[in-house]
Amino acid sequence: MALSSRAQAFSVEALVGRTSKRKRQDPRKEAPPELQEKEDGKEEERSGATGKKSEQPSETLEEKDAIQVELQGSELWKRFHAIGTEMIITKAGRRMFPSVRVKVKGLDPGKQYYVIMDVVPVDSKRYRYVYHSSQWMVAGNTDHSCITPRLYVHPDSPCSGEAWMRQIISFDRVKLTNNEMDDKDQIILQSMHKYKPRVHVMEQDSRASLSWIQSLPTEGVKTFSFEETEFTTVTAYQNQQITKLKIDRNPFAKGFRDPGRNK
Amino acid sequence: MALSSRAQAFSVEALVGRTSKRKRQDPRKEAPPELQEKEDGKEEERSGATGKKSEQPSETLEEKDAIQVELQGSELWKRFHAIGTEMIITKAGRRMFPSVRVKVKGLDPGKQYYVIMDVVPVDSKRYRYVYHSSQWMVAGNTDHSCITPRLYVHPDSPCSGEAWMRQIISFDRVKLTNNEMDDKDQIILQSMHKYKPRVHVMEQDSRASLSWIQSLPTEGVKTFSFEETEFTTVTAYQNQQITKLKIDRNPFAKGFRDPGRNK
DNA sequence: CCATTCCCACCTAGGTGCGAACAT
DNA sequence: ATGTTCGCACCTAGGTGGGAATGG
Repeated sequence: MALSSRAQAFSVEALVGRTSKRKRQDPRKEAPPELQEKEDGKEEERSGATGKKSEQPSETLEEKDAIQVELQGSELWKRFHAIGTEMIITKAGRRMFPSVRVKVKGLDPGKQYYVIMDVVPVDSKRYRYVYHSSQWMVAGNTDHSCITPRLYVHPDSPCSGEAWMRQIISFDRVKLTNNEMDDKDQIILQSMHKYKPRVHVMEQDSRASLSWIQSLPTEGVKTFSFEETEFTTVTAYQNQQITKLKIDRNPFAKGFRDPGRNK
Repeated sequence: MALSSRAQAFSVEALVGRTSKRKRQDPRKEAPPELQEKEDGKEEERSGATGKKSEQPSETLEEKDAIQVELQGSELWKRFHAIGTEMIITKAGRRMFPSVRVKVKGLDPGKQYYVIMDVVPVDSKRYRYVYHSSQWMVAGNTDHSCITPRLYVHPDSPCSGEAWMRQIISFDRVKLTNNEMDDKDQIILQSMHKYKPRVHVMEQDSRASLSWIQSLPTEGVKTFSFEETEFTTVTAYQNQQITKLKIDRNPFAKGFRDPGRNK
C-alpha cells in the first residue's frame, strides 16, 4: 500500500470558518464532521477553489456575472483527486465522501434563489481498473446522451440571497445510486464511469410555479463545477489508497482505522 | 406504581395511513416511529380530531372557511390527556412526545402556504403536583402577557397546498426549553405551567419578503388547536402513569421497558 | 475474471428516563 | 420540601468498508 507522502495538509477548519449559530430552529444538519478532522496546521492556501462558468455562456448582457461559488474542503478533494477519486454507488443509495460544500457570493441579498446540484458524465467512456499498474483504462463506450441527470434541490431552497451567503451550503445528504428504477429521487449513475458534480444557482422564478423542478431552465441559471471533484463510480473500491484515505477521513468509517482492530 | 388498567387502545396505524412514498430526495424525516407501535386493534374511532378556529374570527367574508386541520395520533394524545399530559423541558431542548402531527384539507392546491406551530399558555396559573392525591393544584399566578410565543415554521414551508395536503405534517423535531436565553430558536416555556400547541396555516404573502417570520400577521392566518394536546411542563415527570405511558410508547425510551432490565 | 449484492461489526449522531447531586 | 441539572446506560436511526456469496 505504497502511498505518496506529500500527504501533509492545511487547517481545513481555518479556511472554512463555521456556521457558528443556527439559522433557525430547522433541525437539518450542517457542518458535516469531515471538517472536524484536525490536521497539521501549515498555512492558508486559498488557491484552486475557483469555479468555472458553465459551458453555455448564456446572457452576458442582462446580469453582471457577480455570482461566485467557492468549493469548501478543496484540500481534501485534491488529496483524493491526486489518487483518483472513487465514489461507491449502491442500489439503496450511498452518500458521497467528500461531500460537495460551497460558499456563494455575489447574490442579491433580497432576492430568492434555488441552489441545486447534479452530476454529469465527464466523457462517454467506460473504465476498468488495472490493479498491477494501479491505473484506470478505457474499457468501452457509453452513450449518456439520452438521459437527463436528476437534480438535487438543496433542501433550504428557496431561500434569500442573504441567507445563502451567510451559510456554508452543504450537499452531504445527496445519495448516489446505480438503480435506474430508483424512486427516492437519488442521483442515478452508471458504475465504472467518470462524473463531476455541478452546482447551479437559480433566481426564483415567479412566472412558473416551479414548486418542483424536473429540469433546469435554459437561462437565468449560473452553473459551477470544480476539477478536483471529478470521480469514478464503483460498486467496490478499486484503489486501496482511496480506501485508506476514505477510512482515514470519513468519521463513519472510523471502525476500520488501524490500531486495535480485532477480526 | 399502582396504575389504572384500562390501558387498552386502538390501532393508531390504521387510523393514520402512511406517507408511503417520499416526496422527493429531501432527507428530512417524516412518519415518526411512534406510529409503528402495534396495539390491540379495536375499532376506528374518528372522533375528537376537530380543529376549532382561532379566537379572533377574522374575515368571515373574503375566504370561505374551507381549510381544515385534523390531528393525527389523536388516540395516543387522548390516552395521555386522560392522565394529565406532561412534557419535559430542559435547557438543551426536549422533543415532545407525542408530537403534533396533522393532516390539512381545503387548501388551494396551486397556492403556496406556510404551516407553523407555536405553544401558548392555557391560563395564568402555576401548578404543583400533589403526589398523595395524584393531582395538579394551582400554586400561584404568572403573567405571560409580555412574551410573544416563538414560532416554529415547518421546515417544508413554503410549499404548495397540493404538497401539504398529500403528506402528514409532522412537528416531531420541535423542541421545548426552559432556557429563556435560548439561541437555537427552540420553543421557550416555563416549567409547571399549562400550555397547548397551535397550528397555523398561512398563505404565502408576496407583499413582504417574509423569508423569516418573527410574528404572525393579524389576518390571513387560520389557527387550529386541539383539547387533547394540552400539557403541563415539568423538568422531571410527576405522575408515574405518564412516565409509564411514555416509556411504553416512545421508541427512544425502549431501554426502560420492563422485562430484562438489569440495574 | 470481473463486477455486484448482501449481511455484518463498528462507527456517528442523537433521543430516552434514571438517579444522584445540586439549588432554592 | 420542592424543583432543576447533569452524567449515564440504553435505545433508535443510519452511514462505513469488509468479505462472502452471487452473477455475468
